[in-house]
Amino acid sequence: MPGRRRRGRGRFLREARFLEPTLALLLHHGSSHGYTLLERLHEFGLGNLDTGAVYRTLRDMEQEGWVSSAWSTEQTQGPARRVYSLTKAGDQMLKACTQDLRQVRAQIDTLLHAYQQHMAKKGGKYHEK
Amino acid sequence: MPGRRRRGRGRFLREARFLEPTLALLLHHGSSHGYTLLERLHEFGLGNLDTGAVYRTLRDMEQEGWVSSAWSTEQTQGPARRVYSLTKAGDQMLKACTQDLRQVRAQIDTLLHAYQQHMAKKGGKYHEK
DNA sequence: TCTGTCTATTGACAAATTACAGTTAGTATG
DNA sequence: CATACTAACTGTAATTTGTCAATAGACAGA
Repeated sequence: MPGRRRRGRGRFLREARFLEPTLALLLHHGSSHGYTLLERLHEFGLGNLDTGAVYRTLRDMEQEGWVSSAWSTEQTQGPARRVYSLTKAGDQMLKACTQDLRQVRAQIDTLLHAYQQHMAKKGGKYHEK
Repeated sequence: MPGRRRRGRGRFLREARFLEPTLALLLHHGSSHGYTLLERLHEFGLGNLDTGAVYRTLRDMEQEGWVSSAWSTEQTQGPARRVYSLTKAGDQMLKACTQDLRQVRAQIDTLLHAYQQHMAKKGGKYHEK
């Protein structure tokens, strides 16, 4: 019986929705591989996300043609790295993403404004029952 | 095989994530029933969402104790209405939501700033390949 | 009365997503 | 060799979402 249960700890917008644009932005700066991208995501508030999810997203993005990848020839302190680069299509999708994000921000602002205005008028009271 | 497929029409944050706080805000103004709530959601940019989703969310919120409901005794121009009211817990969760939303907005800003700064410096070029 | 058209709410199911928990491997260190 | 860190990848149950359709009362007009 698929679930009507609770979502995770009060986050109302999923981090994953930021993942693709953020990865694209990081790759806009230069090619990189999953493991470092994973670390740099922290800079954008994308902490503690599942590593599996990130690698999967990267491959999804490759399927979309937004990034391309190749095994690195360099020596590493571990197993071989798969290096990702942004493609032209990825550059364009990033641009489109920023438009979307602007819209989302506007929507958040609308809601927040409405809340504050209402609070100011009613002094925090609400019509219970 | 559950999906690694593509998401819907370029929205990167689901409308549903705004649904709960928005409904709570509307109910903060006063008790109401699904059908009118559905209409008023347009004011917040939550257009064209499925009625099923809204009613479902309302019932979910009731399970959480954020709203309570009762069948209306009033005459309607149709079948009986289930009238929802915000509870104290709902009021608090709305407050918490606004905090979350502020954080999300900050995250969007971070991303957008980083993008613009990088664009200004590199003139829109990115490190392909 | 039959039909259509609003008003209202609910149900069911396919598809997408998440969270966890692995698995495989190379390199370095004590 | 045991341990730890780097690195990438896989499997899957439990959830969440998207979509469509079903049900049903009230009311107006032919």
